[in-house]
Amino acid sequence: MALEIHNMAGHLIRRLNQISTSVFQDRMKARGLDLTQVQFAAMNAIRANPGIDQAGLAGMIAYDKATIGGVVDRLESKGLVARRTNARDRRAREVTLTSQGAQLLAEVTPDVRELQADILVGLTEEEQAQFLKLAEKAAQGGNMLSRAPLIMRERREGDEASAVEAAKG
Amino acid sequence: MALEIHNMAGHLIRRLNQISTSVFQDRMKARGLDLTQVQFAAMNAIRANPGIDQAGLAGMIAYDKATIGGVVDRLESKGLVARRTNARDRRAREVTLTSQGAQLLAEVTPDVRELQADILVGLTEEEQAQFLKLAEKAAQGGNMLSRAPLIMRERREGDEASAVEAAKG
DNA sequence: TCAATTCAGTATGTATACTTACCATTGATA
DNA sequence: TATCAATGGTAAGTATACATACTGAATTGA
Repeated sequence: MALEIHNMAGHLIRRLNQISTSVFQDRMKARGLDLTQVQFAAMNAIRANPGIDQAGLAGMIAYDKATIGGVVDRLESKGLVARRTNARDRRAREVTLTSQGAQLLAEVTPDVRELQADILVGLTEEEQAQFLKLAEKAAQGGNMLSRAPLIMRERREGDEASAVEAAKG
Repeated sequence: MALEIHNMAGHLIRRLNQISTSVFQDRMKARGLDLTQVQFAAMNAIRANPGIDQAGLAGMIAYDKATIGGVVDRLESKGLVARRTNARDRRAREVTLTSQGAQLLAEVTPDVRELQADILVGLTEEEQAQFLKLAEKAAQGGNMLSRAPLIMRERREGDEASAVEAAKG
C-alpha cells in the first residue's frame, strides 16, 4: 500500500517551509530588497550580539558552521556586515552590522514581524497561536536530533560580545 | 528592539524541517541506505502513478519542475527509476519504478511511516495529532503562496498513467 | 613545556529549491 | 493551415544545508 504523504509530518513541514520562504521572499521583493529569511535571522542575531564569532552565531540560530560562512560572506559582500579577526583568538572572526546593515535591519523588522501571520494564513488566529505553541515545543524537543542544534551559550565574562557591549557603554 | 526569533513561524518551521530531514537521514543510514525524504516522496508518487510525466510528478508532491529533474536524475543513476519518452507527446518523459526501485520502496515504507513520530518526539501523542491537523490545514491554506503549489490533477481519460494502469490489467 | 586534543574557519562536494532563459513540441486560433 | 501561445524539459546560476576533510590556532594535560 502506497503511503499517503499529505498528512505526514515530514512532508507537511517541508511544504510549510516552502510556503514560509516564499512569503518571506515576496515581502522583501515588495520592498525592493533581496534578503533571505536566513540572512535576516543572522543579522538579527548579530545585532543582539555585536562582535559575536561565526561559531556562536551559528549556534544561536541553529545553522551548520559551513552554512554560516556562506551566509556571512554574502552579507559582507552586500555591505551589511563586517568581519574582523579577534585579537585574543586569531581563529575567530568577529561579526558586526555595518551602519547600512543596521539601518536595513531596522527597516525590515516590522515587515518580518507582520509576515509571520501570512505564513499561517490558512489558520484562524487561535489556531495560529496553538500551532506556534506546538511547533516551539516540537522544535525544542527535537533540537538535538538536528545536525545543527540550537546552542544556548552562557555568556562568559569578558567574551567578545560582552566586551564590545561594555566598550559601547 | 530586536525580534525574538525563536517563537516565530518562519524560524520554527525551518528548525522543524532541519529536524525532519535529519531524522529521515539517520533512519535511512541505519538501514545502510542513501535515500532522501524528497527522493522517497518521488518514488512513492511514481509507484502510485506509474508512467507519470515529470510535470505531473512535480505537481503531485509540490516540487519545482527544475528541482524534479535533478531528483529523477539521481534516482535514475541509482537504478531506482526509469525514464522513457512518451510516444504521444515527445516533450514528456514517463517515469516508472524499476523492480529494484519498487523493492527498495517497499522495504523502507514501514520505516518512513514509523519515523514520522520521531520527528515530533517533543510532543505527546495527542499534541502530535493536533500539530498534524493544524499543519495540514496551514499547508492547504498557504498552498498557492508557495512557488511550487500542490496540483491535484484530475486524471484525464487516456492519459499516460491511466494508460499504463490499464495496460497492466 | 611539549604533545595531543579541541576548536574556528575554510574548501570541496552533494542535494534540495528555487529563478530565468531557452528549446522542442504540442495545442489553439485566426 | 500557418502562426502563436502554452507546455515539458533542460541548462545555468544562486542560496540554503549539510558531510567530510583540512589548516591554523588555542587549550589541555602529562
